[in-house]
Amino acid sequence: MDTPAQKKRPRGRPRCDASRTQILEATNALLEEVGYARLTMEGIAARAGVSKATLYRWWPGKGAVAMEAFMDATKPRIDFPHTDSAVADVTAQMHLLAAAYRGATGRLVRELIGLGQGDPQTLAAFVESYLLPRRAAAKDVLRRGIAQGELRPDINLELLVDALYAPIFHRLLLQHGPLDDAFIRGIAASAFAPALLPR
Amino acid sequence: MDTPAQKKRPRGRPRCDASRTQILEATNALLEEVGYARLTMEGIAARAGVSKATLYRWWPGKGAVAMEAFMDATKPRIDFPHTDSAVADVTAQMHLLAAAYRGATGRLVRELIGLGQGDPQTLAAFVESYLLPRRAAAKDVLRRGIAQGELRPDINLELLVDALYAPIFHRLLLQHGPLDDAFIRGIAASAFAPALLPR
Amino acid sequence: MDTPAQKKRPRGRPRCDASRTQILEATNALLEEVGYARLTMEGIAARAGVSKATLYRWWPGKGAVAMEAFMDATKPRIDFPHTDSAVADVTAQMHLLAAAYRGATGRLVRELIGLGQGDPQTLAAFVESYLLPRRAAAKDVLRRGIAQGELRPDINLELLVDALYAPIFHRLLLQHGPLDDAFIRGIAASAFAPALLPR
Amino acid sequence: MDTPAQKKRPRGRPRCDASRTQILEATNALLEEVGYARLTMEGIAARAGVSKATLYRWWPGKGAVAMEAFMDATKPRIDFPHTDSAVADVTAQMHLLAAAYRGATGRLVRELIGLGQGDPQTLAAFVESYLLPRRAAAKDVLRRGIAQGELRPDINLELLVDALYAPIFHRLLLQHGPLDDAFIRGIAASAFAPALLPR
DNA sequence: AGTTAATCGAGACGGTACGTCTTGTCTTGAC
DNA sequence: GTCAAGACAAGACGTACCGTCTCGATTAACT
Repeated sequence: MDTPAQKKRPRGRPRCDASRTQILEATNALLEEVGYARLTMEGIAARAGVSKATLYRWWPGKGAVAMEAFMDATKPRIDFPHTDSAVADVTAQMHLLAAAYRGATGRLVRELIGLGQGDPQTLAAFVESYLLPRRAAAKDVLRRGIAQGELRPDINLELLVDALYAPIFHRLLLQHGPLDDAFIRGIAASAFAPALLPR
Repeated sequence: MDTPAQKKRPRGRPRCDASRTQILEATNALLEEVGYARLTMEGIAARAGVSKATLYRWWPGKGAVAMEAFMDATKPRIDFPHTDSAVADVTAQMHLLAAAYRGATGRLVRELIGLGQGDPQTLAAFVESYLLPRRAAAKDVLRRGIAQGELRPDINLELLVDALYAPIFHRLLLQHGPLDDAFIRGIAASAFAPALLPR
Repeated sequence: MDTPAQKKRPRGRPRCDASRTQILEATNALLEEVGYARLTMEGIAARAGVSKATLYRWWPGKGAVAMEAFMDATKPRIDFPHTDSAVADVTAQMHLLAAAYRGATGRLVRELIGLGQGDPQTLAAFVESYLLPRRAAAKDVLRRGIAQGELRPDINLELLVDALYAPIFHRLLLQHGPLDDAFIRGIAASAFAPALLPR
Repeated sequence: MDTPAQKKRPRGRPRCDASRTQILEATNALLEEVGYARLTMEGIAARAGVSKATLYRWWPGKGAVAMEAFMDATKPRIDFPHTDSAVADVTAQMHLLAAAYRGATGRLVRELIGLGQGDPQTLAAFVESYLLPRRAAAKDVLRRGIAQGELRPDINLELLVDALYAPIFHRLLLQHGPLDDAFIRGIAASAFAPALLPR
């Protein structure tokens, strides 16, 4: 029995996978070193030992390369702890997130979101590949909390996730206050307050 | 006897005020037309009938011009209604803000914040001149609510303002959901819930 | 019994002769349309439905392809009339040549010679395949003139051919004057003058 | 009394004349070293310490720069000897010209004419600035020959100049024979033959 | 009234990156 | 062994802005 959806190899020379890897690695290195604002396509090409034509063949501009490079480097880590309290799990993850956002990751996320404000496709890519999977994971944990009788069953999950994470992004992007543990504790407490069931 | 701190008019030709006005108007027009990303200093100079040297004499770069132009156009409007319920007043203003952010103002705010992610001075200017005055006004209204016995006196005002406004900025910047009235009602309800006193 | 020196058919797929024809036709069409300057190997390949590798397998560069295409299209026509006056025959052919050089052929010849100025192989190919055969044909006619007692037997043929044809190329390439019939009559008269025998 | 046609200085920063000089010098040096075919605008800019924008502000392309540089370097030399025989003077200059064309000047002239075959403006510039002045000088000498009774007064000067110089350009450009003294003697003799008056 | 100095417009300049284009090589599977 | 398809490195192309600069012209307060 044949594989029904067998891969139809296209005609010409196949895409050189080493190039892709080298480009994304070079981009990540440069993002680390100089940030997005001073990232250039020429710099990426030179660092990766790749011609500019190859860059432009596969990505429309530096926004797209940066986004894919960031996604490539950030892919595997959506890590919620798993104890018997969903509220504690989400709160712990919020602390981890804030810690990450205080460092190099924070600068990158800020710059990518900033970049997205002038480039709808980049923003869409960021939301699709980064934000929504994390929100989905959070909602899964919260649904567990509902099933366990920890949270009210009639809460609006979407709204609760916004209430929990929006303040973190707000402070990350506006820098009008610290992203410290006290702040996280405060927003977790006030966001969870109307959703908690007495036990 | 002379006034000791009298304004010492400098020697040469005074700054041409018409230029400033024309520059800010041209910048606002261009921001409306092409957005921040495609705004250029050369474009502003040409549109305002002004030389680039004049631009660079008074502003360090296009970020600063854009920010000042935006501030100039947005200056007068911080308008909280004033009824006998502070909660109702803040909620009403949130609806107004969301409405503004669904239009041209929203695009500008998005782009300016985006721009700020790669340019600390611009971000600081935005926070100082735009965000903080609005937060202060909101806190004033909320303090009135405390004084009137509508809100608990032990709430953390800073945190409450974040809880109220962060979700609006979050959806404005990430575009992962609508900024509609239902959303505003939801976040107002959940953010105010733990702060309300029974009457 | 086998033929001892039989043609050893090479192992693989034989050269596709259709390709060669299509390539030369495509090249001629493009030369007609856009001229040599804007002729590209990619354009030829696309038009001929042929891969670039095939082009580079058989020709070293676009100069060579263009030259061969031109030769292919121009091959058969070296046509001197044949009357009983060699002088009249050569003069008539000069008029025909000038007429051709006033049209599309002239543009091609100009561009090919121009191209040859930066590419010795191309120039050599042009001289070998185009110029020398025509000069040889002219010299044959002139030798007939000598044999018939129309021209002096001690003339330097090489020099006479130069005197007859160089002014045509000169005006073709420098465009400092018209290539019209009066001009041809003039140079024929002055070039033949010292070579004619009184009859 | 004022100068009626006083020079109206244009408004902005005046053109930097050092740039022009450096560009032309760099171009001449590069033409000497690598020839026209491998001359690049980027190379000129780098060598002259000038930005590419400046190059493109004043010249439309590398052809124009090369032409102007060549003219700048070749400007002053139109040198006909002046004896009491116009024929001898022209012949002597033809020998000098052939000598120059056997060297570096010849390569440049070949490449510039070649370049002109695909670029009408460049060719026009060459003809106007190089060819025509030299032809005019030759015609002046020939007119002297007529006035002195050395040449027939009814000759067509334009045609005679073509007959004298076309073969030189022909051999320069087609390289089908040597540009040596014997050749020059031959064409001078045959071109002057029908124009000489018996003394 | 003449001097002085800051400001203005215009626009040339060195610099940098852009995104496109062409060249000539290479790789793969089909024939 | 040759073909079509097409990815690849290299590098020049011409354009667009950047931020700086050099002019002459303008405009007031201070001589």
